Amino acid sequence: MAPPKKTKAMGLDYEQQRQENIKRNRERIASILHQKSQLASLLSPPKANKNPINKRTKKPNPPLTTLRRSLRSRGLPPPDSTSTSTRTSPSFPRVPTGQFSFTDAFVDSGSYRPLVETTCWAGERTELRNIKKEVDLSLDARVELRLKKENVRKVVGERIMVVSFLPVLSRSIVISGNKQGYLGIWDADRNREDGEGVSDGLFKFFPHRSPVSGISVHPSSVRKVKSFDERAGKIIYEWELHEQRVNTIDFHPENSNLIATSSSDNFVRIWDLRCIDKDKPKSIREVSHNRAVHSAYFSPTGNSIVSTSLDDTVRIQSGPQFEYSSIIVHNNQTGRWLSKFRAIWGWNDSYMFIGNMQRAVDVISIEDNITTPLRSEYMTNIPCVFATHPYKEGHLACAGGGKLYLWTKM
DNA sequence: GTAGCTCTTAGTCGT
DNA sequence: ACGACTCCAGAGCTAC
Repeated sequence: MAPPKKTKAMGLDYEQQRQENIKRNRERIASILHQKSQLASLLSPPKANKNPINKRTKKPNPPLTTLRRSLRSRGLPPPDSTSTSTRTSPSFPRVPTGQFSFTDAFVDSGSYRPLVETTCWAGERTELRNIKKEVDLSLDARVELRLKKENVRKVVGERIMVVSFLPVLSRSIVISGNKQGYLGIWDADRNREDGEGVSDGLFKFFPHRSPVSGISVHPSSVRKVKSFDERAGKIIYEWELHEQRVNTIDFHPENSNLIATSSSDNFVRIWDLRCIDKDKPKSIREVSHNRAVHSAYFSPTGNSIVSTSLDDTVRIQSGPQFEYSSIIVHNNQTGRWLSKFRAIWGWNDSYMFIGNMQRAVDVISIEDNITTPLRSEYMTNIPCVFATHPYKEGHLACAGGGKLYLWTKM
């Protein structure tokens, strides 16, 4: 999106023009995000009878959908309070039903107003500055990242499934979603600033009754945690791109026609959305692993793709047509109670982050394929899920169990 | 082809 | 400190 032209005289015309630009850009982003969410929901659930995961249908347990969603989002009533499972404590907060506000889902005592004020102020500053990522190519993540004691925070009870940063320039605000459906929003800067009162930088919400599988934030309005374009209320495309479950879908950062999919059928496939045949989809590139692939992500420039598989490898595809392959051996056996490892890119194309079963963060350098573990005495969990701050290079969030860890540049 | 069993494994909570 | 519990993870294998 084009930044507004800089003029010394910030007159009314300029302000109107700026507001129109913002509005137009928001509509475009909403449209793109909506397409993305539609694709995710279309591609993820394979036909139940073909999916080995869903074979045990004779069990007396209630039938499970292949894609787990909250009862509320499925339009179903909340579970009866008398039928809660044994692990549910008497103090388990009540889940708001029907249409509810963020206030209804807030489960801490006190108020989340400090969070709103912070995100308003910082979000507007971020928006006004029309930020470009300030990437310092000299950062060596293998030696320059540190975990400070105050940057460790227990945010929720059960294990965190997904973490994300709020796209705010000046602060590190981490959102985490856990297995029970909690959202823990941690303003690590507030934690350091005052560390007092009810907030203490942590704000807990309970909007879902099932695991949180994804968090997306409106890029130009940080106070929304999702986006939906109501104008396009229909399914645009429907393809069967893999034999088994699709684990991730990632858009090329520069060319939104290109997507990379990873699947439990052992394949990574790269697709050009402009030329996918409905009956016989043909990918522009196919990468084969020996076991299920749990992620495939484009690098920040879009020139490479990293995939993570249960065959204990991390594979990098690069080159003009992603034809060059590089394989790094990495232990990805997380067992039953941990989320599957997924390598994510750092702030440039030269390195990646992935969990390590010895309670460390592995940094994999692309140049020499050397894996360097980042360790800390404060790291008491195995980090499974990661997020990089979109603006602050060197700010890396990871989660293990119900704890969040914020690594920062020295 | 598919139903069903086995095995892997960390974190939390209660005692 | 220790043990029970998680049971909606998912791959691999066997039996039918």
